Amino acid sequence: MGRPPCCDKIEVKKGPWTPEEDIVLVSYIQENGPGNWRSIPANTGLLRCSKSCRLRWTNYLRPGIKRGNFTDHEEKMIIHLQALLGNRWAAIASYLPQRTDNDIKNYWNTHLKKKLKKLQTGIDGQNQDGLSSSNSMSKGQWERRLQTDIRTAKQALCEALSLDKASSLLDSKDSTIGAYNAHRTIPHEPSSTYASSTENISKLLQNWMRSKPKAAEITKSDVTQNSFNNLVMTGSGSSSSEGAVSATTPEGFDSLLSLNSSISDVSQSVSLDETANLTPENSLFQDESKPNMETEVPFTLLEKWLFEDGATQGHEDLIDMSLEDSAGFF
DNA sequence: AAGACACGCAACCGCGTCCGT
DNA sequence: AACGGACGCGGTTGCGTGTCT
Repeated sequence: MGRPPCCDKIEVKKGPWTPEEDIVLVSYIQENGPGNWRSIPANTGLLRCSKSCRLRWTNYLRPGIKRGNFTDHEEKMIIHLQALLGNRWAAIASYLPQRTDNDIKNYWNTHLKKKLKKLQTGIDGQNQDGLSSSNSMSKGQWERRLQTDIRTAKQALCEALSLDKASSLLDSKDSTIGAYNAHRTIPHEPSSTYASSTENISKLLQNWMRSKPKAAEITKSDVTQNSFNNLVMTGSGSSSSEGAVSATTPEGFDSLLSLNSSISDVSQSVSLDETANLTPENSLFQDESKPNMETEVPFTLLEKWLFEDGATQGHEDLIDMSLEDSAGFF
């Protein structure tokens, strides 16, 4: 009856992942593709639960993850989407494909919640000071702030649409290398602590690979250094000598991790199709890790659905707000 | 300088749903 | 159809790091 057990829960390692484990996991997924998480611990010798492998991959190792600070636009998108969707982080993350649901959840819990609370208490304080004696006034102010947020988000969405079209033209010429190189020319955003942790891992990997040039030997599987390098080359294509240079160096891994940071800096907005089409490999990974139902929906329809959904699910504040001058939004 | 405290990120846990047998 | 494991998701926690006293 049913499937065999997921993994032997005896001797399952917990806690932070080591660079060695990361390499083993990445190499295996590069060779076998994501999914079938149950088989990973058995086939790689990793003493990790399949859940842990999936989590590590989707939240940290998967290509296309943007590291670093959230932009104002992303922040507004999250606030907007959270108001409409609630704490459905996976759904929200599907609109910010370069961010993981875990990242968004953390950002909400650590930053945005406080920010909104502060904003709310600030308004309340003003009420107490008599600056706004009636609830309707405070609500009006609150609404106005939200309207501004939504208007900004709407504007960014429109920009994203136009960018998307532009990038489609670009992609049509060279759907992989061209788009990749075009994005690569844009300088990175200032590194944050989050990004620096990625760099630290990269450095760790670098040191590790120097001390243990034959990474494959430490694993029980047939994981090879070449396979790791091939993964690093993802997006550059096997014929790209430039990619090959970076791939043979540990910096290549860094570029893998930071690749999408560059990409997102260009678009500054959600452009799902663009992201999904960056490379066939990335597309594969995106398909695997996130439901792509939303990615196939044009944003105009998306927004319509969002507001209709919000209206039917009783986000009253937002509805009131959007009703006030929703015509102006769209 | 050092201890206390606050913060933020990565990872774990538990639950609901999906799906294979 | 029923059972039970895999998977995905949201909530929570642990720990490293930065800041304050």
